[in-house]
Amino acid sequence: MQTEQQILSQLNEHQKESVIYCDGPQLIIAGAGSGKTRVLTYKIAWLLTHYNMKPWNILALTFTNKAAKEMKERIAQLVGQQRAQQLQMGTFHSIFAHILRVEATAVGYGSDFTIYDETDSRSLLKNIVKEMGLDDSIYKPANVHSIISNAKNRLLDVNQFAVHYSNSSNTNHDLTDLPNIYLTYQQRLVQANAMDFDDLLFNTFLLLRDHPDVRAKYQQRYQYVLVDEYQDTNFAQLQILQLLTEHNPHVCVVGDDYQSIYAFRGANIGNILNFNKTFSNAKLFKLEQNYRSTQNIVAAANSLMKHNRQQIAKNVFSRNDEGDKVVEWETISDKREATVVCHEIKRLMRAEGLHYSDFAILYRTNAQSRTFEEEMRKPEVGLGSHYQIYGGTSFYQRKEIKDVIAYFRLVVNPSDEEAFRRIINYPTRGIGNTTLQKIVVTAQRDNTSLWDVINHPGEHLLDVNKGTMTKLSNFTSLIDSFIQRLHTNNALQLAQSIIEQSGIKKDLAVDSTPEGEARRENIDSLISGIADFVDSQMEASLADHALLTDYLSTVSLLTDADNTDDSDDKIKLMTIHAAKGLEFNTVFVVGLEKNILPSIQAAEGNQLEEERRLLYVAITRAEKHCYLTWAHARWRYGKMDPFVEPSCFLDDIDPTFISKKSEGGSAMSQGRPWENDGHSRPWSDNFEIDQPYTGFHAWGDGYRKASNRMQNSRPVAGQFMADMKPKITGPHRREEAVNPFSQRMEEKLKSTGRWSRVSKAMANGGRLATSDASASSYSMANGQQLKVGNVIEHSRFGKGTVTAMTGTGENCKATVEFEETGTKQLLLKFSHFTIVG
DNA sequence: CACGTCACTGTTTTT
DNA sequence: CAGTGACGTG
Repeated sequence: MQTEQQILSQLNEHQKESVIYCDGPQLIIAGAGSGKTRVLTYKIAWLLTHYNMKPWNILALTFTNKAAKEMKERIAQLVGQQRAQQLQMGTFHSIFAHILRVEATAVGYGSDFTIYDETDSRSLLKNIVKEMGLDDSIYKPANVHSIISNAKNRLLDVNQFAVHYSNSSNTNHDLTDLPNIYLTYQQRLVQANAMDFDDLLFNTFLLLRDHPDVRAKYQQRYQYVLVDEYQDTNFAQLQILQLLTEHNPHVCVVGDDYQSIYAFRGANIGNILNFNKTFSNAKLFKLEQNYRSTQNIVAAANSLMKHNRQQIAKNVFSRNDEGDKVVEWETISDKREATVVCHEIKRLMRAEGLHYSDFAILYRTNAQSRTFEEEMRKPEVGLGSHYQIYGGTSFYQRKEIKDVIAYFRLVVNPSDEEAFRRIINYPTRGIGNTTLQKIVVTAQRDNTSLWDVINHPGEHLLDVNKGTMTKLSNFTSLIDSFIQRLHTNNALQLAQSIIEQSGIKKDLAVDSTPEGEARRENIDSLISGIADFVDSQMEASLADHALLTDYLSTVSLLTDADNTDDSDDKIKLMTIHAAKGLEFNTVFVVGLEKNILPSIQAAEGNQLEEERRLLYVAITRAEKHCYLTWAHARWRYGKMDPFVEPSCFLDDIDPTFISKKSEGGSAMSQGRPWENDGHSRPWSDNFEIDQPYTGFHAWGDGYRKASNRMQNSRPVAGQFMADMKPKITGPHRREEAVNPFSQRMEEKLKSTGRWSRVSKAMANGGRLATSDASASSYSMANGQQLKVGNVIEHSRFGKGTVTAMTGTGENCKATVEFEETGTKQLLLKFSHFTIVG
């Protein structure tokens, strides 16, 4: 807990002004590394302490769950756990989903609506296109969805879209049926009691616009509204923000137009550029001092941005050391690029005593991670257990996980069409495509859900033979038996029953391949995740309130990024998008090539400017060292492209701040190196080679074979880290070393057998054994040795003294008086704590 | 209806 | 290359 004066003393003048000003709409332009998160968290602390606001009256909207979680933790350090916990803080999507569950009937939904993810939306669209007799190679589901998504982000309903679409001069006339598809898509969503991501915004807008009583309620609740990453908001989000604050001047938005990298998803940079017009009497604040990076890095990044037209004038500067120049490194091939990067990492570790976690490799597309993964896993490189890939195939995208979740979805919301389709014949139960089509046709004729048809086949005159009918009725009674238990069993019990009784467990058990093993472990990880969810719900509310419904509504909006932990000492590999908000001692931005960065899709105009901002974000993640690498030859789409050109952005950066390196030295500039005879080692004088020279057939047969070998030995599930903690960002990185939260998190990781199991299985995709020396586990059984009088440190409630113990075994409960948060009952089976006295 | 084989196609970023 | 869909066979 800190006093007002302590809070203010940790801020510079501009930060302080931004924190203290609470008299009206406020836009804070916060340059990279300028302490944006610090200002937001301190401002919220200020509202709580100086103005005595109730935490539940403060709404703070972020772009990612991760950012919300991190901010909550940092606020907790300032004002205590309890108040931080009660803040209304989360992503637009999660906060609005929550509101919509409460107000569901007002927008024509049931409160157990499913949230369709991208895959569900595309799959539904694909079905619709087929049903309408259209060609899905013209109406590509992904493309159609992005058009509909854009329309929804601009709050165009079907009718408005149709008008808009027919009037639009640049209409692609091949796609005249788009309005019809949108119409059907929307009808089917409603029929399935499902919303897609965009509906969460659209329906919230409609709810607030059309229901004055509801609007008044939330206007009253949210007395101060703060928005992070404002440059990434879209039209719909702005409209909602305006509705929520129409009578309320207490709006604070923070952003950086330089870091707007989500226009492709509808983000409107105009929101930040026009803030002062949208909100009258708005006041502008600028944070321009970068505390993160060296002067050279900041200057290089600034010089790049001079080439963008659309921007708010600003002068980002650093008073840190001048530092090294940004290194531009030209390599012969993508494989060599990976080699160079790994070498450089090892060299810097030796030279400067850096840790693995000081490094990040950032790329434009997820596919680029592969070359680096393969390089690091070579025995002679020896980095196989020291890296961690973010993103890629998310845990929740894995087939086996989606299958299980589909069961959950159907049980919670039987109308869910996509879930139904996914599991009606998984595990195989003899209900094939023919039967499914009959069900679909019947459902459409009778204007009802697929579930309703098989649940009441007689009423709907479903025409299938007797054997099939038996199979269907077995399926419905199975699902029904789960539905019966929905409100009596907790999420964990029900989930386990579903996995067993559905036959999923058995189906996976017979698979003795390593892939099957990995799938089983993924399922175990999911179960562990549910156990942990139940645990946190029980601790938080002490009610029997951890139902499958609750789990599902949380999990639908989770992404793998929300569960990744940076506290491990690992080299981080991720897309530039995923790196936003993070910082690293040393950053390698790789693949700086034409058609990669900038992407082939974004060759000109606004899109090119966005790509340039993307590079800006990447460079400004670096504190001390920044490398920009590119390769002359790249293996892509199963083919070698030997004529790669460097990115045009490399020429945009002022050469004063760059030092150029090239693998081939002068040989490179004299001609294409692959035109050499293949027996020289043109790059050898630049650094030592620690692998056998393979010559230029590197992109001939040998290359391909090597690549296949790697492919076969790759972990099936890829890499995924469970429940990890975001890195604390902010100007003063040093505070991280003593950040109590990091320590607490580590304790948490070590304190439960469950955690190490989860993180290990997920991190390794079930197969790849990494070095995991730290996991000294403290199992829950030990927790039962707890005695009255013990002092414990709880992962959420802090320090407290045990005053009573009840129950035995599974049901062993402790009554604990926490210093900060009062008396709680802990079910030991589920609690995370360590005994400290 | 299940399963295996084969050809095709598409690859940006993500709440 | 990898994931998907079409098609043929058991």
